[in-house]
Amino acid sequence: MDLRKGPWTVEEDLVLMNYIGSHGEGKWNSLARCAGLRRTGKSCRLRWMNYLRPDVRRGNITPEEQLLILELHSRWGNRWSKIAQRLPGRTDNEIKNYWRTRVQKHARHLRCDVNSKQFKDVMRYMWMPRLVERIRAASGSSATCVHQNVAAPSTREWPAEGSVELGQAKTSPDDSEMQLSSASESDDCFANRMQGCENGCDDWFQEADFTACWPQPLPSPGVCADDLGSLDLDGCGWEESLWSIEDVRGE
DNA sequence: AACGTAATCAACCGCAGCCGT
DNA sequence: TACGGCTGCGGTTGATTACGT
Repeated sequence: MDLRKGPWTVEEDLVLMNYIGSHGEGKWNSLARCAGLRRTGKSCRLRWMNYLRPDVRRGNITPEEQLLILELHSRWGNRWSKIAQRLPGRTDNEIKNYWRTRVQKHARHLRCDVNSKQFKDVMRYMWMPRLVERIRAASGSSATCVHQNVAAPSTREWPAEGSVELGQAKTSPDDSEMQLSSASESDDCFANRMQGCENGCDDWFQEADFTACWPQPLPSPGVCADDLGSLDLDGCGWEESLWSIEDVRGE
């Protein structure tokens, strides 16, 4: 049987949904055969998981979700499926796409490797506090619990096995994770730093936001790591509390 | 309006791990 | 133990859409 590739048609979607509705998911190869779909089992699974599943959330990634993605990626790296488990309704594919299109784009603009410590610091000490402010502004003080776990850390904690949840950003020690701790004076510093970076745009990730806040001229391509090593956030006291992923990761 | 470029996202591919035989 | 099939994951591609000139 010749297998179909490419975009799914409405008819194929209906066949797949109806079949799973009456037989359940799993055993994707036989499912594809029995349902009469000229698709591979992998293709059926992907279509279901990323698009047809009833609990798939569609629409823009919210600031809360953005915050969580940044946070979880800082711990787990490109473990998309694992990250997706913490964002109900979001798929690993969606998160992966988000990361590649939004986050990596800005790393490129900063001429910085997305995995470099410098870039992670920018995320943690600039973007994430800014996101927290946005969340807080949108929901009054209800984002405090998120805020407390994203602000520049002054202590490290290792809570009991748990998980990061939206609105309750606990972390767990599995995977040699770190704990982001309570808000500190560094956060105020960032709040100040972020002043003047407002552009009124919904997209917190607007390039102007952080390039304007970048404390030094951007380095030339190819010299990212070394040059950014001299990054100076002038007098915020952030260096004392600088949290290093490498410090606490056993990975 | 037409064209080129950038951004987005659905889907495919290769690989690794698991499990049954 | 070796093998094969299945599943899930992460990386990549390509089509479509949005945007700028």
